[in-house]
Amino acid sequence: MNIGKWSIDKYNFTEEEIKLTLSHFVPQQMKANEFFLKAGEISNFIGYVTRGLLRSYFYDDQANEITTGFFAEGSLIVAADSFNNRFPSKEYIKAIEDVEMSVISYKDQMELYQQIPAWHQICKELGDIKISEMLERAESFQTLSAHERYQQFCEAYPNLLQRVNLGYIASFIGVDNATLSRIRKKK
Amino acid sequence: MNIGKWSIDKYNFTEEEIKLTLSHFVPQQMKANEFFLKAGEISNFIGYVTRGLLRSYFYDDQANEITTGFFAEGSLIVAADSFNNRFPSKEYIKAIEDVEMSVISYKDQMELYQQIPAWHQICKELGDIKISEMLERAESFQTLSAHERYQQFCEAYPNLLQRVNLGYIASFIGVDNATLSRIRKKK
DNA sequence: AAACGATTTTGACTTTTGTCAAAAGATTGA
DNA sequence: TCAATCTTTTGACAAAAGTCAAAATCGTTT
Repeated sequence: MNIGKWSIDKYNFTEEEIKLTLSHFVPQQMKANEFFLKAGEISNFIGYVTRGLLRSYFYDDQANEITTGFFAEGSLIVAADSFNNRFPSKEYIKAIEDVEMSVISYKDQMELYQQIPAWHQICKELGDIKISEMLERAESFQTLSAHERYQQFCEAYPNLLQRVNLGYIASFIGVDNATLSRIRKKK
Repeated sequence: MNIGKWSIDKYNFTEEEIKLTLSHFVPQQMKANEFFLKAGEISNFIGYVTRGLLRSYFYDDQANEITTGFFAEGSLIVAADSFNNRFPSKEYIKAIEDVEMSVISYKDQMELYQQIPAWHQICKELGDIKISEMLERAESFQTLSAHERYQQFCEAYPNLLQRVNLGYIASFIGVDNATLSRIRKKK
């Protein structure tokens, strides 16, 4: 997931660099149910969420909706695969709640490589974080039962429990709706 | 996994840069069963495999050995988490067969950022590949049955089937040994 | 408040996967 | 070569998770 591991403070930005960076992020709002990205599009924006909640998902071969991530306050919204590799996204990213965020375009972001020396380092760090997150996620599927994955989810994102449909959580942790319901009943 | 998606040709290296890069990679051999990395150590090397095969694994809470990756000819050996974030590895990386490879140290690699402009780009690309791989891996756990994950493994890495213990494959795709045996029997 | 739609729970049942232990097979090294 | 060890298969059973359909619940809108 994508919550809170990123903070601008970690980088030794100069005042100059901070200004320049922020000048490329433009504030933007979305209403609930609007799309940040649709399948088929090449992802052209990174967003930094300051209020609200979004969800990423795709459809598998049997047309099941599979949730792949949640983006709450403090998260970066990125469809990494499409954004990095410049091919059409398989994923949708859609606002669950009204959202306030700052966005930067792919093109503007590319220009920062020239303008801000630290930009390389920031992007490297962001990539590293994503890698760690995905390693952990794969490991949880590899070694934990459905019940344990649910517990882990609750511990990691207690606030999301109240904010999203259980069905989204079910597919996110890779279990059937009905199974999640039963898992929750047994304490 | 870590096979074949990386090739030096993709980058617009100058002759100069290639020489400089390669001068930092030093050839090295390992015998089967030697360790490239042990749990508890901070990963200090990236290896590029030219012959042989290695495996990464860790021990879960019940002391089961969990295989997390294979590194055959053409792969980069990296313990991404430990190498990038400079903390002790949870994983072991061990040669399954005698190995020939070229390695570069963390320190030398850091210096390339200064010496070779394209190094940033290369590392970014490597990171992006790792992210895509892990996204795909998480997705396969999320949406496929054990049987399907095994089929996918066979298609993706047919050559590994003959070269590694089935037990390693079983834990890599997240199923019990006995279950994999049964999966294999049903065609 | 009633009604509609979406979400969640539940029941009855099936399928998949895990567990444990023993047997069979393969590999290795003395 | 033969024993010792490791790996894989198998059987009998148990537990986990999926399926399908119906009921219950919740939220919204009228």
